[in-house]
Amino acid sequence: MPLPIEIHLYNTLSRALEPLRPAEDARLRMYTCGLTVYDYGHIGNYRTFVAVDILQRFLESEGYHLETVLNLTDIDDKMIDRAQRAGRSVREHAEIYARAFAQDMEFLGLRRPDHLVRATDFIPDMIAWIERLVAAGHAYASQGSVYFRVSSFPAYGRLSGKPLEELQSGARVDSDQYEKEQARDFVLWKAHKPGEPAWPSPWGPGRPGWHIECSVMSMKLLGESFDLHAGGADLIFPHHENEIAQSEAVTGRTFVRHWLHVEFLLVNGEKMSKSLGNYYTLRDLAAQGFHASGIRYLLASVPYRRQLNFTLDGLRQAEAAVERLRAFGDRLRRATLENADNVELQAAIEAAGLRFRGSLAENLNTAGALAAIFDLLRAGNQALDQNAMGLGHREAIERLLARFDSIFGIIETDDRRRMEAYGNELHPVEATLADEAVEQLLARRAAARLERNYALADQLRTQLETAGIVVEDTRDGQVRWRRK
RNA sequence: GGCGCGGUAGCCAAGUGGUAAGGCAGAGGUCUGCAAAACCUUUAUUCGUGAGUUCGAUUCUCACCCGCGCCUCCA
Repeated sequence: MPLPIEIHLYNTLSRALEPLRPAEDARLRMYTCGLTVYDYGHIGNYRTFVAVDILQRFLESEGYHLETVLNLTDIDDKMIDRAQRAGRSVREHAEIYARAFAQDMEFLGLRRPDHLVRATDFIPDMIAWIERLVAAGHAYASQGSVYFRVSSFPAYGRLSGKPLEELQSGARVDSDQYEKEQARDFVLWKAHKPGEPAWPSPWGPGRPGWHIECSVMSMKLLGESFDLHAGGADLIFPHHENEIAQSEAVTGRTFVRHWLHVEFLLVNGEKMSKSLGNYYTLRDLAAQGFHASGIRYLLASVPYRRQLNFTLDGLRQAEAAVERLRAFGDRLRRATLENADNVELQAAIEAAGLRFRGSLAENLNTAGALAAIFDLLRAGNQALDQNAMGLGHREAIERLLARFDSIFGIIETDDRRRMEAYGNELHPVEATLADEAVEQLLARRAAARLERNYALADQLRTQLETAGIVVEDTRDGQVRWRRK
Protein backbone atom coordinates (compact mmCIF):
# COMPACT_ATOMS: atom_id res chain seq x y z
CA MET A 1 0.00 0.00 0.00
CA PRO A 2 1.43 3.36 -0.96
CA LEU A 3 2.15 5.94 1.64
CA PRO A 4 -0.70 8.31 2.36
CA ILE A 5 -0.88 11.21 -0.02
CA GLU A 6 -2.87 14.35 0.47
CA ILE A 7 -5.57 14.61 -2.14
CA HIS A 8 -6.83 18.00 -3.22
CA LEU A 9 -10.12 18.50 -4.96
CA TYR A 10 -11.80 21.67 -6.09
CA ASN A 11 -14.82 22.45 -3.98
CA THR A 12 -17.46 24.49 -5.75
CA LEU A 13 -18.67 25.77 -2.41
CA SER A 14 -15.39 27.47 -1.52
CA ARG A 15 -14.21 27.96 -5.10
CA ALA A 16 -10.84 26.61 -4.11
CA LEU A 17 -8.81 23.45 -4.00
CA GLU A 18 -9.33 21.78 -0.65
CA PRO A 19 -7.69 18.77 0.93
CA LEU A 20 -9.97 15.80 1.06
CA ARG A 21 -10.72 15.12 4.72
CA PRO A 22 -13.21 12.34 5.28
CA ALA A 23 -15.53 12.72 8.22
CA GLU A 24 -14.51 9.26 9.24
CA ASP A 25 -11.02 7.87 8.74
CA ALA A 26 -10.54 6.50 5.25
CA ARG A 27 -14.29 6.26 4.79
CA LEU A 28 -15.90 8.39 2.13
CA ARG A 29 -19.55 8.76 1.39
CA MET A 30 -20.36 10.04 -2.05
CA TYR A 31 -23.52 10.84 -3.95
CA THR A 32 -23.71 11.41 -7.70
CA CYS A 33 -26.63 12.96 -9.53
CA GLY A 34 -27.43 10.51 -12.27
CA LEU A 35 -29.74 10.52 -15.19
CA THR A 36 -33.36 11.28 -15.86
CA VAL A 37 -34.41 8.15 -17.65
CA TYR A 38 -36.62 9.68 -20.29
CA ASP A 39 -34.18 8.80 -23.07
CA TYR A 40 -30.78 7.24 -23.68
CA GLY A 41 -27.94 8.87 -21.83
CA HIS A 42 -25.70 10.84 -24.16
CA ILE A 43 -21.96 11.23 -24.34
CA GLY A 44 -22.14 14.34 -22.17
CA ASN A 45 -23.82 12.45 -19.36
CA TYR A 46 -21.16 9.81 -19.58
CA ARG A 47 -18.39 12.33 -19.38
CA THR A 48 -19.61 13.07 -15.90
CA PHE A 49 -19.98 9.43 -14.98
CA VAL A 50 -16.55 8.48 -16.30
CA ALA A 51 -14.98 11.32 -14.30
CA VAL A 52 -16.75 10.14 -11.16
CA ASP A 53 -15.79 6.55 -11.91
CA ILE A 54 -12.14 7.43 -12.23
CA LEU A 55 -12.22 9.53 -9.08
CA GLN A 56 -13.79 6.68 -7.15
CA ARG A 57 -11.33 4.13 -8.46
CA PHE A 58 -8.44 6.42 -7.61
CA LEU A 59 -9.70 7.05 -4.10
CA GLU A 60 -10.08 3.33 -3.57
CA SER A 61 -6.59 2.70 -4.84
CA GLU A 62 -5.42 5.21 -2.24
CA GLY A 63 -6.96 3.13 0.48
CA TYR A 64 -10.26 4.88 0.99
CA HIS A 65 -13.36 2.89 1.54
CA LEU A 66 -16.21 4.39 -0.44
CA GLU A 67 -19.91 4.16 -0.08
CA THR A 68 -21.54 5.44 -3.24
CA VAL A 69 -25.02 6.36 -4.35
CA LEU A 70 -26.22 7.13 -7.86
CA ASN A 71 -29.78 8.12 -8.57
CA LEU A 72 -32.06 7.79 -11.54
CA THR A 73 -34.86 10.30 -11.81
CA ASP A 74 -37.91 8.43 -12.98
CA ILE A 75 -40.60 11.00 -12.36
CA ASP A 76 -40.62 14.59 -13.60
CA ASP A 77 -42.14 16.77 -16.32
CA LYS A 78 -39.95 15.38 -19.04
CA MET A 79 -40.63 11.80 -18.02
CA ILE A 80 -44.35 12.41 -18.24
CA ASP A 81 -44.12 14.21 -21.53
CA ARG A 82 -41.95 11.59 -23.23
CA ALA A 83 -43.92 8.69 -21.88
CA GLN A 84 -47.14 10.19 -23.14
CA ARG A 85 -45.72 10.80 -26.57
CA ALA A 86 -44.44 7.24 -26.68
CA GLY A 87 -47.82 5.96 -25.59
CA ARG A 88 -46.47 4.28 -22.48
CA SER A 89 -46.93 4.65 -18.79
CA VAL A 90 -44.25 6.66 -17.06
CA ARG A 91 -43.22 3.53 -15.23
CA GLU A 92 -42.77 1.51 -18.41
CA HIS A 93 -40.92 4.34 -20.05
CA ALA A 94 -38.56 4.65 -17.10
CA GLU A 95 -37.99 0.92 -17.09
CA ILE A 96 -36.85 0.93 -20.71
CA TYR A 97 -34.29 3.66 -20.24
CA ALA A 98 -33.11 2.46 -16.87
CA ARG A 99 -32.25 -0.81 -18.56
CA ALA A 100 -30.48 1.10 -21.33
CA PHE A 101 -28.52 2.93 -18.67
CA ALA A 102 -27.44 -0.35 -17.13
CA GLN A 103 -26.23 -1.48 -20.57
CA ASP A 104 -24.29 1.74 -21.00
CA MET A 105 -22.65 1.29 -17.61
CA GLU A 106 -21.62 -2.21 -18.52
CA PHE A 107 -20.36 -1.12 -21.91
CA LEU A 108 -18.21 1.64 -20.45
CA GLY A 109 -17.09 -0.43 -17.49
CA LEU A 110 -18.50 1.99 -14.94
CA ARG A 111 -18.43 0.63 -11.44
CA ARG A 112 -21.82 -0.15 -10.03
CA PRO A 113 -22.60 2.21 -7.17
CA ASP A 114 -23.38 0.64 -3.81
CA HIS A 115 -26.86 2.04 -4.14
CA LEU A 116 -28.48 2.68 -7.51
CA VAL A 117 -31.70 4.34 -6.49
CA ARG A 118 -34.84 5.57 -8.18
CA ALA A 119 -36.88 8.51 -7.03
CA THR A 120 -40.23 6.75 -7.02
CA ASP A 121 -38.97 4.22 -4.49
CA PHE A 122 -38.61 6.98 -1.91
CA ILE A 123 -41.86 8.90 -2.14
CA PRO A 124 -42.88 8.34 1.51
CA ASP A 125 -39.47 9.56 2.67
CA MET A 126 -39.82 12.66 0.54
CA ILE A 127 -43.28 13.38 1.92
CA ALA A 128 -41.98 12.99 5.44
CA TRP A 129 -39.14 15.39 4.74
CA ILE A 130 -41.45 17.95 3.21
CA GLU A 131 -43.64 17.72 6.29
CA ARG A 132 -40.66 18.56 8.42
CA LEU A 133 -39.89 21.54 6.23
CA VAL A 134 -43.46 22.75 6.52
CA ALA A 135 -43.48 22.24 10.28
CA ALA A 136 -40.28 24.27 10.60
CA GLY A 137 -41.71 27.11 8.54
CA HIS A 138 -39.38 26.56 5.61
CA ALA A 139 -42.12 25.43 3.29
CA TYR A 140 -45.77 26.19 2.66
CA ALA A 141 -48.63 24.51 0.93
CA SER A 142 -50.56 26.30 -1.76
CA GLN A 143 -53.34 24.85 -3.87
CA GLY A 144 -52.21 21.29 -3.34
CA SER A 145 -48.55 22.04 -4.02
CA VAL A 146 -45.80 22.71 -1.53
CA TYR A 147 -43.04 25.26 -2.00
CA PHE A 148 -39.75 25.93 -0.29
CA ARG A 149 -39.64 29.42 1.20
CA VAL A 150 -36.24 30.62 0.02
CA SER A 151 -36.37 33.71 2.24
CA SER A 152 -36.32 31.42 5.27
CA PHE A 153 -32.87 30.12 4.41
CA PRO A 154 -30.32 32.95 4.54
CA ALA A 155 -27.46 30.87 3.15
CA TYR A 156 -29.36 30.36 -0.10
CA GLY A 157 -27.19 31.22 -3.08
CA ARG A 158 -23.88 30.38 -1.47
CA LEU A 159 -23.03 27.48 -3.74
CA SER A 160 -23.85 29.23 -6.99
CA GLY A 161 -22.67 32.64 -5.84
CA LYS A 162 -26.00 34.22 -6.50
CA PRO A 163 -27.11 37.02 -4.21
CA LEU A 164 -30.56 36.44 -2.79
CA GLU A 165 -31.88 39.84 -3.84
CA GLU A 166 -30.97 39.21 -7.43
CA LEU A 167 -32.81 35.96 -7.54
CA GLN A 168 -35.86 37.82 -6.45
CA SER A 169 -35.88 40.32 -9.27
CA GLY A 170 -34.45 38.17 -12.00
CA ALA A 171 -36.62 35.15 -11.64
CA ARG A 172 -39.15 34.15 -14.18
CA VAL A 173 -42.65 33.65 -12.95
CA ASP A 174 -44.82 30.88 -14.15
CA SER A 175 -47.88 32.31 -12.50
CA ASP A 176 -50.19 30.48 -14.83
CA GLN A 177 -49.45 27.20 -13.13
CA TYR A 178 -48.50 27.63 -9.55
CA GLU A 179 -49.16 29.93 -6.66
CA LYS A 180 -45.94 30.87 -4.94
CA GLU A 181 -45.26 33.53 -2.35
CA GLN A 182 -42.17 34.57 -4.21
CA ALA A 183 -40.98 33.74 -7.68
CA ARG A 184 -37.70 32.31 -6.45
CA ASP A 185 -39.41 29.76 -4.22
CA PHE A 186 -39.14 26.28 -5.68
CA VAL A 187 -41.55 23.41 -5.69
CA LEU A 188 -41.20 20.47 -3.33
CA TRP A 189 -44.48 18.78 -4.15
CA LYS A 190 -46.57 19.28 -7.25
CA ALA A 191 -50.34 19.06 -7.11
CA HIS A 192 -51.81 16.39 -9.31
CA LYS A 193 -52.85 17.26 -12.85
CA PRO A 194 -55.07 15.04 -14.97
CA GLY A 195 -53.21 12.34 -16.82
CA GLU A 196 -50.19 12.45 -14.56
CA PRO A 197 -49.02 9.84 -12.10
CA ALA A 198 -49.81 10.77 -8.53
CA TRP A 199 -49.16 9.59 -5.00
CA PRO A 200 -51.29 10.38 -1.96
CA SER A 201 -49.92 13.00 0.40
CA PRO A 202 -51.08 15.25 3.25
CA TRP A 203 -51.62 17.95 0.61
CA GLY A 204 -53.63 15.77 -1.67
CA PRO A 205 -52.50 13.64 -4.61
CA GLY A 206 -49.41 14.79 -6.41
CA ARG A 207 -45.81 14.04 -7.15
CA PRO A 208 -42.45 15.19 -5.83
CA GLY A 209 -40.53 18.11 -7.28
CA TRP A 210 -37.21 17.26 -8.79
CA HIS A 211 -34.78 18.52 -6.17
CA ILE A 212 -36.22 16.84 -3.11
CA GLU A 213 -35.36 13.34 -4.28
CA CYS A 214 -31.62 13.87 -4.12
CA SER A 215 -31.71 15.40 -0.66
CA VAL A 216 -33.87 12.66 0.76
CA MET A 217 -32.21 9.69 -0.87
CA SER A 218 -28.68 10.86 -0.17
CA MET A 219 -29.34 11.61 3.48
CA LYS A 220 -31.25 8.42 4.01
CA LEU A 221 -28.43 6.30 2.64
CA LEU A 222 -25.35 8.32 3.56
CA GLY A 223 -26.39 10.30 6.59
CA GLU A 224 -27.40 13.91 7.07
CA SER A 225 -23.87 15.11 6.50
CA PHE A 226 -21.61 13.36 4.04
CA ASP A 227 -18.36 13.89 2.19
CA LEU A 228 -18.79 14.25 -1.55
CA HIS A 229 -21.54 15.18 -3.94
CA ALA A 230 -20.93 15.23 -7.68
CA GLY A 231 -22.78 16.11 -10.84
CA GLY A 232 -22.66 18.10 -14.04
CA ALA A 233 -21.75 21.77 -13.84
CA ASP A 234 -25.23 22.76 -14.92
CA LEU A 235 -26.64 21.32 -11.73
CA ILE A 236 -24.99 23.89 -9.51
CA PHE A 237 -27.99 26.11 -9.88
CA PRO A 238 -30.68 25.56 -9.06
CA HIS A 239 -30.55 21.85 -8.35
CA HIS A 240 -27.71 21.65 -5.86
CA GLU A 241 -28.47 25.03 -4.38
CA ASN A 242 -31.95 23.78 -3.63
CA GLU A 243 -30.69 20.50 -2.26
CA ILE A 244 -28.58 22.37 0.27
CA ALA A 245 -31.49 24.56 1.31
CA GLN A 246 -33.95 21.71 1.72
CA SER A 247 -31.52 19.59 3.64
CA GLU A 248 -29.82 22.06 5.90
CA ALA A 249 -33.02 23.91 6.74
CA VAL A 250 -34.13 20.80 8.58
CA THR A 251 -30.91 19.34 9.91
CA GLY A 252 -29.01 22.51 10.71
CA ARG A 253 -25.90 20.61 9.69
CA THR A 254 -23.59 20.83 6.73
CA PHE A 255 -25.29 18.73 4.10
CA VAL A 256 -22.25 18.06 1.93
CA ARG A 257 -18.66 18.96 2.65
CA HIS A 258 -17.24 18.81 -0.82
CA TRP A 259 -19.11 19.67 -4.02
CA LEU A 260 -17.64 18.45 -7.31
CA HIS A 261 -18.90 19.59 -10.68
CA VAL A 262 -17.87 18.16 -14.00
CA GLU A 263 -17.68 20.68 -16.82
CA PHE A 264 -19.71 20.44 -19.96
CA LEU A 265 -18.93 18.38 -22.97
CA LEU A 266 -19.32 20.13 -26.31
CA VAL A 267 -19.56 18.48 -29.68
CA ASN A 268 -17.62 20.22 -32.43
CA GLY A 269 -17.51 23.27 -30.22
CA GLU A 270 -21.25 23.48 -29.81
CA LYS A 271 -23.71 22.38 -27.24
CA MET A 272 -25.08 18.98 -28.05
CA SER A 273 -28.58 18.97 -29.36
CA LYS A 274 -30.68 16.73 -31.50
CA SER A 275 -31.51 19.48 -33.94
CA LEU A 276 -27.84 20.10 -34.65
CA GLY A 277 -27.37 16.41 -35.34
CA ASN A 278 -24.44 16.27 -32.93
CA TYR A 279 -26.14 14.23 -30.29
CA TYR A 280 -24.30 11.01 -29.54
CA THR A 281 -25.29 8.08 -27.42
CA LEU A 282 -22.88 5.30 -26.55
CA ARG A 283 -24.77 2.87 -28.71
CA ASP A 284 -24.50 5.24 -31.68
CA LEU A 285 -20.75 5.26 -31.29
CA ALA A 286 -20.53 1.53 -30.72
CA ALA A 287 -22.56 0.92 -33.86
CA GLN A 288 -20.07 3.04 -35.76
CA GLY A 289 -17.35 0.70 -34.60
CA PHE A 290 -15.87 2.80 -31.83
CA HIS A 291 -14.74 0.98 -28.73
CA ALA A 292 -15.49 1.37 -25.07
CA SER A 293 -11.81 1.82 -24.27
CA GLY A 294 -11.38 4.62 -26.80
CA ILE A 295 -14.46 6.41 -25.55
CA ARG A 296 -13.29 6.06 -21.97
CA TYR A 297 -9.85 7.29 -22.88
CA LEU A 298 -11.18 10.35 -24.66
CA LEU A 299 -13.58 11.25 -21.87
CA ALA A 300 -10.88 10.73 -19.26
CA SER A 301 -8.09 12.50 -21.08
CA VAL A 302 -9.39 16.00 -20.42
CA PRO A 303 -9.37 16.95 -16.74
CA TYR A 304 -12.90 17.10 -15.43
CA ARG A 305 -12.99 20.81 -14.71
CA ARG A 306 -12.36 21.72 -18.32
CA GLN A 307 -14.88 21.72 -21.05
CA LEU A 308 -14.27 18.80 -23.35
CA ASN A 309 -14.78 19.26 -27.05
CA PHE A 310 -15.88 15.90 -28.36
CA THR A 311 -15.17 15.12 -32.01
CA LEU A 312 -15.04 11.90 -33.94
CA ASP A 313 -11.50 12.77 -34.92
CA GLY A 314 -10.61 13.10 -31.26
CA LEU A 315 -12.15 9.70 -30.68
CA ARG A 316 -9.98 8.23 -33.42
CA GLN A 317 -6.93 9.77 -31.77
CA ALA A 318 -7.97 8.26 -28.47
CA GLU A 319 -8.32 4.83 -30.02
CA ALA A 320 -4.82 5.12 -31.46
CA ALA A 321 -3.42 6.02 -28.06
CA VAL A 322 -5.14 3.03 -26.48
CA GLU A 323 -3.64 0.76 -29.12
CA ARG A 324 -0.18 1.99 -28.27
CA LEU A 325 -0.69 1.35 -24.57
CA ARG A 326 -1.82 -2.17 -25.32
CA ALA A 327 1.03 -2.83 -27.70
CA PHE A 328 3.47 -1.90 -24.99
CA GLY A 329 1.82 -4.27 -22.55
CA ASP A 330 2.08 -7.06 -25.10
CA ARG A 331 5.69 -6.29 -25.86
CA LEU A 332 6.56 -6.35 -22.17
CA ARG A 333 4.85 -9.68 -21.66
CA ARG A 334 6.57 -11.26 -24.65
CA ALA A 335 10.06 -10.02 -23.90
CA THR A 336 12.56 -12.57 -22.68
CA LEU A 337 14.52 -10.95 -19.92
CA GLU A 338 17.30 -11.65 -17.54
CA ASN A 339 18.35 -9.66 -14.59
CA ALA A 340 19.94 -6.42 -15.61
CA ASP A 341 21.06 -3.27 -13.91
CA ASN A 342 19.61 -0.11 -15.31
CA VAL A 343 19.69 2.82 -12.96
CA GLU A 344 18.14 5.16 -15.48
CA LEU A 345 15.19 2.90 -16.12
CA GLN A 346 14.70 2.37 -12.44
CA ALA A 347 14.63 6.12 -11.93
CA ALA A 348 12.21 6.58 -14.81
CA ILE A 349 9.83 4.02 -13.36
CA GLU A 350 9.87 5.66 -9.97
CA ALA A 351 9.40 9.11 -11.48
CA ALA A 352 6.45 7.91 -13.52
CA GLY A 353 4.83 6.38 -10.46
CA LEU A 354 5.22 9.56 -8.46
CA ARG A 355 3.98 11.74 -11.24
CA PHE A 356 1.04 9.49 -11.97
CA ARG A 357 -0.13 9.50 -8.40
CA GLY A 358 0.70 13.12 -7.76
CA SER A 359 -1.23 14.25 -10.81
CA LEU A 360 -4.37 12.42 -9.80
CA ALA A 361 -4.05 13.63 -6.24
CA GLU A 362 -4.04 17.20 -7.49
CA ASN A 363 -7.66 17.60 -8.45
CA LEU A 364 -7.72 14.49 -10.60
CA ASN A 365 -5.35 15.73 -13.27
CA THR A 366 -5.92 12.87 -15.66
CA ALA A 367 -3.93 14.50 -18.48
CA GLY A 368 -0.87 14.66 -16.26
CA ALA A 369 -1.38 11.08 -15.15
CA LEU A 370 -1.56 9.90 -18.76
CA ALA A 371 1.60 11.81 -19.59
CA ALA A 372 3.37 9.97 -16.78
CA ILE A 373 2.28 6.65 -18.22
CA PHE A 374 3.46 7.55 -21.71
CA ASP A 375 6.79 8.64 -20.29
CA LEU A 376 7.05 5.24 -18.68
CA LEU A 377 6.16 3.65 -21.96
CA ARG A 378 8.95 5.38 -23.81
CA ALA A 379 11.52 4.58 -21.14
CA GLY A 380 10.41 0.96 -21.20
CA ASN A 381 10.56 0.70 -24.98
CA GLN A 382 14.01 2.22 -25.04
CA ALA A 383 15.26 -0.25 -22.48
CA LEU A 384 13.76 -3.13 -24.46
CA ASP A 385 15.37 -1.84 -27.65
CA GLN A 386 18.73 -1.81 -25.91
CA ASN A 387 18.15 -5.13 -24.21
CA ALA A 388 18.61 -3.33 -20.92
CA MET A 389 15.52 -4.30 -18.98
CA GLY A 390 15.67 -6.69 -16.07
CA LEU A 391 12.99 -8.92 -14.62
CA GLY A 392 12.60 -6.58 -11.68
CA HIS A 393 12.06 -3.63 -13.96
CA ARG A 394 9.38 -5.43 -15.87
CA GLU A 395 7.65 -6.36 -12.67
CA ALA A 396 7.72 -2.75 -11.49
CA ILE A 397 6.44 -1.47 -14.81
CA GLU A 398 3.67 -4.02 -14.93
CA ARG A 399 2.66 -3.11 -11.42
CA LEU A 400 2.37 0.54 -12.36
CA LEU A 401 0.48 -0.27 -15.54
CA ALA A 402 -1.89 -2.43 -13.55
CA ARG A 403 -2.53 0.39 -11.15
CA PHE A 404 -3.08 2.76 -14.06
CA ASP A 405 -5.52 0.36 -15.61
CA SER A 406 -7.37 -0.28 -12.40
CA ILE A 407 -8.21 3.43 -12.47
CA PHE A 408 -8.54 4.26 -16.16
CA GLY A 409 -9.85 0.87 -17.25
CA ILE A 410 -8.75 0.82 -20.88
CA ILE A 411 -5.95 -1.69 -21.38
CA GLU A 412 -7.34 -4.97 -20.16
CA THR A 413 -10.71 -4.24 -21.66
CA ASP A 414 -12.21 -6.74 -24.02
CA ASP A 415 -13.88 -4.29 -26.37
CA ARG A 416 -15.63 -6.95 -28.37
CA ARG A 417 -17.21 -8.35 -25.24
CA ARG A 418 -18.22 -4.90 -24.09
CA MET A 419 -20.18 -4.54 -27.28
CA GLU A 420 -22.30 -7.44 -26.09
CA ALA A 421 -23.75 -5.15 -23.43
CA TYR A 422 -26.12 -4.08 -26.15
CA GLY A 423 -27.13 -7.59 -27.02
CA ASN A 424 -28.39 -7.81 -30.57
CA GLU A 425 -29.43 -4.18 -30.63
CA LEU A 426 -26.33 -3.28 -32.55
CA HIS A 427 -25.40 -4.38 -36.01
CA PRO A 428 -21.71 -3.62 -36.20
CA VAL A 429 -19.72 -4.69 -39.19
CA GLU A 430 -19.67 -8.45 -38.90
CA ALA A 431 -16.64 -10.44 -39.84
CA THR A 432 -17.10 -11.70 -43.35
CA LEU A 433 -14.75 -14.63 -42.89
CA ALA A 434 -14.77 -17.34 -40.30
CA ASP A 435 -11.56 -18.04 -38.44
CA GLU A 436 -10.99 -21.25 -40.39
CA ALA A 437 -11.31 -19.45 -43.70
CA VAL A 438 -8.79 -16.87 -42.55
CA GLU A 439 -6.35 -19.57 -41.51
CA GLN A 440 -6.72 -21.28 -44.88
CA LEU A 441 -5.96 -18.12 -46.78
CA LEU A 442 -3.02 -17.43 -44.52
CA ALA A 443 -1.66 -20.92 -45.15
CA ARG A 444 -1.85 -20.37 -48.89
CA ARG A 445 -0.13 -17.05 -48.46
CA ALA A 446 2.63 -18.59 -46.38
CA ALA A 447 3.22 -21.19 -49.08
CA ALA A 448 3.32 -18.49 -51.75
CA ARG A 449 5.86 -16.54 -49.75
CA LEU A 450 8.06 -19.57 -49.38
CA GLU A 451 8.08 -19.88 -53.13
CA ARG A 452 8.82 -16.17 -53.31
CA ASN A 453 5.59 -15.75 -55.23
CA TYR A 454 4.98 -12.36 -53.69
CA ALA A 455 2.41 -11.33 -56.26
CA LEU A 456 0.11 -14.11 -55.08
CA ALA A 457 0.99 -13.51 -51.42
CA ASP A 458 0.06 -9.85 -51.69
CA GLN A 459 -3.10 -10.65 -53.54
CA LEU A 460 -4.17 -12.95 -50.71
CA ARG A 461 -3.31 -10.29 -48.15
CA THR A 462 -5.41 -7.77 -50.04
CA GLN A 463 -8.25 -10.22 -50.11
CA LEU A 464 -8.06 -10.58 -46.34
CA GLU A 465 -7.84 -6.84 -45.86
CA THR A 466 -10.99 -6.36 -47.85
CA ALA A 467 -12.68 -8.69 -45.40
CA GLY A 468 -11.45 -6.60 -42.49
CA ILE A 469 -8.54 -8.82 -41.54
CA VAL A 470 -5.19 -7.20 -40.82
CA VAL A 471 -2.20 -9.42 -41.46
CA GLU A 472 1.08 -8.80 -39.69
CA ASP A 473 4.29 -10.62 -40.46
CA THR A 474 6.51 -10.63 -37.42
CA ARG A 475 10.26 -10.65 -37.21
CA ASP A 476 10.53 -14.31 -36.19
CA GLY A 477 8.54 -15.47 -39.20
CA GLN A 478 5.25 -15.84 -37.37
CA VAL A 479 2.15 -14.36 -38.93
CA ARG A 480 -0.38 -12.60 -36.71
CA TRP A 481 -3.76 -11.45 -37.77
CA ARG A 482 -6.60 -9.56 -36.20
CA ARG A 483 -9.94 -8.20 -37.17
CA LYS A 484 -10.16 -4.48 -37.73
C1' G B 1 -26.03 42.34 -16.96
C1' G B 2 -24.49 38.63 -12.79
C1' C B 3 -21.74 34.09 -11.74
C1' G B 4 -18.34 30.46 -13.72
C1' C B 5 -14.87 27.75 -17.22
C1' G B 6 -11.37 28.48 -20.98
C1' G B 7 -8.02 30.68 -25.03
C1' U B 8 -0.54 26.88 -25.16
C1' A B 9 2.19 23.56 -31.98
C1' G B 10 -2.24 20.89 -37.69
C1' C B 11 -5.74 18.54 -33.73
C1' C B 12 -6.32 17.18 -28.22
C1' A B 13 -3.84 18.97 -24.00
C1' A B 14 -0.27 19.39 -18.99
C1' G B 15 2.32 22.92 -16.53
C1' U B 16 5.61 26.28 -13.45
C1' G B 17 7.85 33.16 -11.39
C1' G B 18 13.68 31.20 -14.30
C1' U B 19 12.87 30.33 -19.70
C1' A B 20 7.40 25.06 -22.92
C1' A B 21 4.87 17.58 -20.35
C1' G B 22 2.23 13.98 -22.95
C1' G B 23 -1.14 11.98 -26.92
C1' C B 24 -2.75 12.00 -32.15
C1' A B 25 -1.34 13.40 -36.99
C1' G B 26 3.15 14.74 -40.11
C1' A B 27 8.49 14.04 -41.39
C1' G B 28 13.06 11.03 -41.06
C1' G B 29 15.09 6.34 -39.55
C1' U B 30 15.27 0.85 -37.71
C1' C B 31 12.82 -3.68 -39.05
C1' U B 32 10.49 -5.97 -43.64
C1' G B 33 10.47 -9.28 -50.24
C1' C B 34 6.96 -5.22 -50.05
C1' A B 35 3.63 -3.87 -46.50
C1' A B 36 1.38 -3.68 -41.83
C1' A B 37 2.44 -3.39 -36.85
C1' A B 38 6.04 -1.93 -33.46
C1' C B 39 10.16 0.98 -31.89
C1' C B 40 13.51 5.34 -32.09
C1' U B 41 14.29 10.47 -33.51
C1' U B 42 12.02 14.95 -34.84
C1' U B 43 8.07 18.96 -34.92
C1' A B 44 6.00 25.88 -30.42
C1' U B 45 12.66 31.38 -29.89
C1' U B 46 6.88 30.55 -27.89
C1' C B 47 1.97 30.08 -24.44
C1' G B 48 -5.35 35.30 -27.27
C1' U B 49 -3.92 41.04 -27.38
C1' G B 50 -1.92 45.35 -24.86
C1' A B 51 0.18 47.44 -20.54
C1' G B 52 2.20 46.83 -15.57
C1' U B 53 4.97 44.34 -11.28
C1' U B 54 9.79 41.70 -11.34
C1' C B 55 16.69 40.76 -12.38
C1' G B 56 13.30 37.58 -15.07
C1' A B 57 6.14 36.08 -16.71
C1' U B 58 3.24 31.46 -20.50
C1' U B 59 2.87 31.44 -15.08
C1' C B 60 1.23 37.50 -10.78
C1' U B 61 -1.89 42.44 -11.60
C1' C B 62 -5.03 45.46 -14.77
C1' A B 63 -7.54 46.35 -19.29
C1' C B 64 -9.27 44.50 -23.80
C1' C B 65 -10.67 40.67 -27.56
C1' C B 66 -12.62 35.71 -28.52
C1' G B 67 -15.14 30.76 -27.34
C1' C B 68 -18.37 28.10 -23.98
C1' G B 69 -21.72 27.20 -19.78
C1' C B 70 -25.32 28.55 -15.86
C1' C B 71 -28.91 32.45 -14.26
C1' U B 72 -35.83 27.94 -11.77
C1' C B 73 -36.35 21.84 -13.02
C1' C B 74 -30.39 20.61 -19.18
C1' A B 75 -24.91 16.06 -16.99
